Amino acid sequence: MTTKTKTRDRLLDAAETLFAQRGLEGASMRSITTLASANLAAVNYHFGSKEGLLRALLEARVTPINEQRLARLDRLEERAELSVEAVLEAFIRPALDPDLRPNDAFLQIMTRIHHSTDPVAVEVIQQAFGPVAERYIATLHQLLPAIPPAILMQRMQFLIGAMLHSLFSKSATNCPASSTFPDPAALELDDETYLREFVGFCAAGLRHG
Amino acid sequence: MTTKTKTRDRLLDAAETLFAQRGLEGASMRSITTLASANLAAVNYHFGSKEGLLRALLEARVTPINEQRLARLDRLEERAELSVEAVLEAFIRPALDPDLRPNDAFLQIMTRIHHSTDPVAVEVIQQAFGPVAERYIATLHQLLPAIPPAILMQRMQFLIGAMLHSLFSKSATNCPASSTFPDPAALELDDETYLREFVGFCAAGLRHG
DNA sequence: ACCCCAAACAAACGATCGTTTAGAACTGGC
DNA sequence: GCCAGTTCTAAACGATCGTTTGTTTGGGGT
Repeated sequence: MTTKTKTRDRLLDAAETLFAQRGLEGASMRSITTLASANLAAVNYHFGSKEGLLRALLEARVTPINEQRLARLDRLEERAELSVEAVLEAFIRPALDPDLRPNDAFLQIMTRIHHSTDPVAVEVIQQAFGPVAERYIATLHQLLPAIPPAILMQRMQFLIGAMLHSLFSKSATNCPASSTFPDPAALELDDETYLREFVGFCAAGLRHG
Repeated sequence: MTTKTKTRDRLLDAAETLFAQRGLEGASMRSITTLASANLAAVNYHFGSKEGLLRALLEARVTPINEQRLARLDRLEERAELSVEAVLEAFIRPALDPDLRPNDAFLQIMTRIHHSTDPVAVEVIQQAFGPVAERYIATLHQLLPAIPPAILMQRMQFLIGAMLHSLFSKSATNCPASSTFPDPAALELDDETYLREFVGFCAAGLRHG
């Protein structure tokens, strides 16, 4: 028999795949449990409800990424190596770490969650990203003291949007985001090139003017 | 009786509101027709299906915006007033035009559509934005000849993401996007300030390095 | 051997979904 | 006034949704 994984973990993996593929409401319990080779009632048993499944999935995937974001920022501050570029790299690199990102389906979920109005999504994201965003904004505010807080906030919105959309486009092949461009294949840059571009774009945008 | 609008238009307005509020699958035919004070079968009569309703809504709202985007770019080229900033303004301003944007619910739909995998959404967006994106990329390529096409493409992804996310956050109040920040109220900038910030951020990001 | 409890199962629940149907109400043209 | 054609309506259709129920399985602990 192949390495027998727990049903709970198989359900999380299946949910990750299908939530990304068909959306939170488009992925039915039956499709998820079937893909996980589990019984229909398994989700309700392990997670209480479909909402509980989403909650557990977000928690399991987001927490390690945000922990590393804070850890990297801590390390930068300890070594006094703070710069806009270094801070941006500390923010984006955990999202590209293959150890923290089992498959890139989760990046699609993250993007959609950020643009949903589902109360569960709002609560989970707020809880998970609130402290991280606060830390990073405070640090960037120190690095860019000439920029008024309200303006910096607005530029952070641009940064978050650029990150979400580009990560989404990197992972999703057949989507409107990538199909608006004549040659999507031209976007197949490796992770390091992508990271350098993202840091350069946002650093220039953050401190312009 | 109040200014009697056609059922067809009331259905489009109701769909716009509810698609933005609850998502494409979360907004049911019954909720849409009820809000529009129409019969349940009215959508199928006027648009054939729920998919036809979405298609008609996107067409009705996107077409004028993209037409003005192209018209503004034409005018810039005629007057030989091309610059990165001017091109970016021509791209973003139609999305803020109150005449073209009856209510900002549509901006939320646009963002979600861009990050969905619904075949209908992919097709419609591709059809509507393809030519516009091609024109703008070609123009920006002329203005920034030193930047390799693949890099420019990647930076355009950042730009599109920044636009979608910031417009979404401007229009949506209770969403994860705006709640990740400690003080969302600080983001209440007027349209002109917002436009200047967007143009400045993306122009600096596009030509950095 | 026994018991026990977490785990997995088949089956059914009520609710809601998008769509279809057949007929009523209304419209302008003659 | 009357008739075509458009528009609206009430009612029902089958399908699928998330959840619940009651039961059976499987493996440690005593």
